[in-house]
Amino acid sequence: MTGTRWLDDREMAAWKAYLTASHLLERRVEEQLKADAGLTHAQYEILARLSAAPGRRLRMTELAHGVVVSKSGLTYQIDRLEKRGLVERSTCPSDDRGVLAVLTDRGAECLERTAPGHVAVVRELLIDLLTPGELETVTRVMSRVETATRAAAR
Amino acid sequence: MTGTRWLDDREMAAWKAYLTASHLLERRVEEQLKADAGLTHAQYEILARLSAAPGRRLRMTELAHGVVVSKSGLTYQIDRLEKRGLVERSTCPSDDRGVLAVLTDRGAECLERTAPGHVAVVRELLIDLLTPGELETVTRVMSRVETATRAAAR
DNA sequence: GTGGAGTTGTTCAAATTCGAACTATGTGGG
DNA sequence: CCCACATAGTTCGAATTTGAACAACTCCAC
Repeated sequence: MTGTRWLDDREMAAWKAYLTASHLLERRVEEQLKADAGLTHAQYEILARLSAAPGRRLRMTELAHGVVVSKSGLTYQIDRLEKRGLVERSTCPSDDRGVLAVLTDRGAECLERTAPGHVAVVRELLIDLLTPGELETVTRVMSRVETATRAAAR
Repeated sequence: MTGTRWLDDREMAAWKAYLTASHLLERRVEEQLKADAGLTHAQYEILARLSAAPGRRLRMTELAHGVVVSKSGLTYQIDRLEKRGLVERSTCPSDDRGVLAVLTDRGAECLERTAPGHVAVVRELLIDLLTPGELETVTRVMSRVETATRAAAR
């Protein structure tokens, strides 16, 4: 409590640049997905994760963890996606409490249709701006942040 | 439309790590500010920007631009902060349409009280995890992202 | 000056998010 | 077997965010 270690100029510049850019990027991605496919970024991530999962299905909790959204937030989004026929709910064979979110064929098609535009934006506004070395640094740094944040959340 | 340049493994790893970590970090920052001061991260950023501005005041539009929030979003947050006495609205002398958001003494005190805990989290979950070189890379990269995103938003 | 185009900030409805409370189910110790 | 405790998802209310529509004002060209 004696003294706070404030951010020096370099640190402050890094934090500010990170904050501003991450918000702008998120806004732009959200905007593109909404315009092109009527999807939230969260919804897109859900479809993408399911698509990559074995059997195109994942437990709700696991999915929420992966997408980084609250349990109730995931329930809400799965409701939306189910109403649009992009996802189905299925009971979990090994645990009666559990629910499996399953990607439907329509969901897979929607993802296929939407992915190119999404990837283009991600490239244009992030990936293609980085040298291979910078890309590697970003991966390393952000993995460290993930670890630290998950540890702090216990 | 012929072919999409998909993300290769390295690129995908970078994007995934970035996405996950940035969401987790945002969540944690939000949580800390809410618990310690009853503030949103957006609200904290507003107070911080005003505090650093000459005369502790900024035009609404300028502030919205800096904090990366929509005009209506800023109106809402300034309403909240005004009700708590942390910010005041003042007419702009040079432009009758304009509104100046002004940090009050109470607002400054609130910021002073809140800043140490906030900085601690930012350090713990980001800044202190980076080497000086990584810090510099993050700043450089994210500045580039900001430029690209703002350019794309015209 | 005057008209039209652009800016500024607010209002409004809709969508999304979260945490807390709740229901139902699994699990381990006695 | 049974109870206490932990886990899985949902429901609910509150807060926040956005874009579109709107009213008021500035500014420039004529």
